[in-house]
Amino acid sequence: MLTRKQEIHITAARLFKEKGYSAVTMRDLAAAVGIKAASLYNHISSKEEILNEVILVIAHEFTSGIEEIHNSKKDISLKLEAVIAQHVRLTMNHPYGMASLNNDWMHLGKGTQTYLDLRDAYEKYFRAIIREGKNTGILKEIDEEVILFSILGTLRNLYQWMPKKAELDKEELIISLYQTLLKGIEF
Amino acid sequence: MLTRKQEIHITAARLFKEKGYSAVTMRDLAAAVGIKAASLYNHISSKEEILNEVILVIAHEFTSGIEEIHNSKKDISLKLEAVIAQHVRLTMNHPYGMASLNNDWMHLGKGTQTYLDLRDAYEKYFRAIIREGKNTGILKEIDEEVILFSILGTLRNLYQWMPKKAELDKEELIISLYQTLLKGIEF
DNA sequence: ATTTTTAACTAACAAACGTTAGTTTTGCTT
DNA sequence: AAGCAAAACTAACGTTTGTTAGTTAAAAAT
Repeated sequence: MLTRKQEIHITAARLFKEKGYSAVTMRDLAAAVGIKAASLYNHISSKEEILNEVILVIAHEFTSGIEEIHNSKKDISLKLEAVIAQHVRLTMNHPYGMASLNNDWMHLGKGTQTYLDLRDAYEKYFRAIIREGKNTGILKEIDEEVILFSILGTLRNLYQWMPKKAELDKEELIISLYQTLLKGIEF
Repeated sequence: MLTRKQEIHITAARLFKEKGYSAVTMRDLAAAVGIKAASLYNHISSKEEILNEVILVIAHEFTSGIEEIHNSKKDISLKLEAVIAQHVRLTMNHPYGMASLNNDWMHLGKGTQTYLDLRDAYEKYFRAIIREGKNTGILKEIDEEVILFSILGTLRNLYQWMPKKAELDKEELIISLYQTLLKGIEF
């Protein structure tokens, strides 16, 4: 069962995805939940707090997840597959919040630095995996930043098109993405 | 030399990238230009009109560009390279506007449908190129949508990291992206 | 059954919003 | 130097914003 607070968070995330954080008013959110704007404050303490919960919960999952992958004993290909798989899984679990994570983090206020630290840490782990792959001769000698942001660019946009392809199986998608991103699309 | 109107458009695009369209006030924009908010209206007729100019100019360039590539007689690999090159070029020419194009199109008002039509047309041409590549045996048999949004995801995020890597040469970047997206990163 | 707590409500606030009206200054043309 | 158009200004407008205060109804605990 969903508490009212959770319902507010989920509804807010959905509206934030549709119009962006700044364009969603507390009256919009209240109407979507079925109550008056002032009643929201029996459950939350500010609009900004909602955004903080929506974004930072996901950001923590991402960073602690890739840290674990980085520290594991898998070989590089499996680590990269695990990163892709985590991205697909988290995008399925947070279909709305991913939009805020990508586009509205600058409105976190006090929490902005926390988000940026988590994002930097995530990218640091990702770079380390790529470097390990190049050092062990598994990955090609392509510019590290190009590799990083090619993969990350694709993964960070998943939330925009994954929901539209509901028939696509999760495991199939992971394999397709792995093939595409690691092995390329050209024969 | 830059007209005041152009200066307003460019400054607006920069602010829109930093905080999003809805969070930028006409007073913010005016201050960044060095005048008072009311004075903006000697040059533009509304906030929404600014967004329309910023976004639709770029959207038209993208769609007419890929249409030309699609209709050309190049073979598929060169067509895909041309699509990548166009994306890099337009991102360099519109370093700020690309953010609005990706994140703020839903605030275009009357112009929203025009944008969506242009975007749909763009993706249609892209799908046609991919299909042609698979039919001629040049591209692997990977799900069309995965190929489309893998490449597009990477390209649509260029604006976020390209400006930070100013030392990266444009032609080098195009080659790196082509290698990464078409041939993969794994040996 | 009575008290206490939870969660809804109405009403209103002060601040900020996009925009308009009317006026003054600037800078070019004659 | 005079006249004019372009572009700045001040002041204010009606709305909308996030949020608070105070009240009431329902639900839970005693």
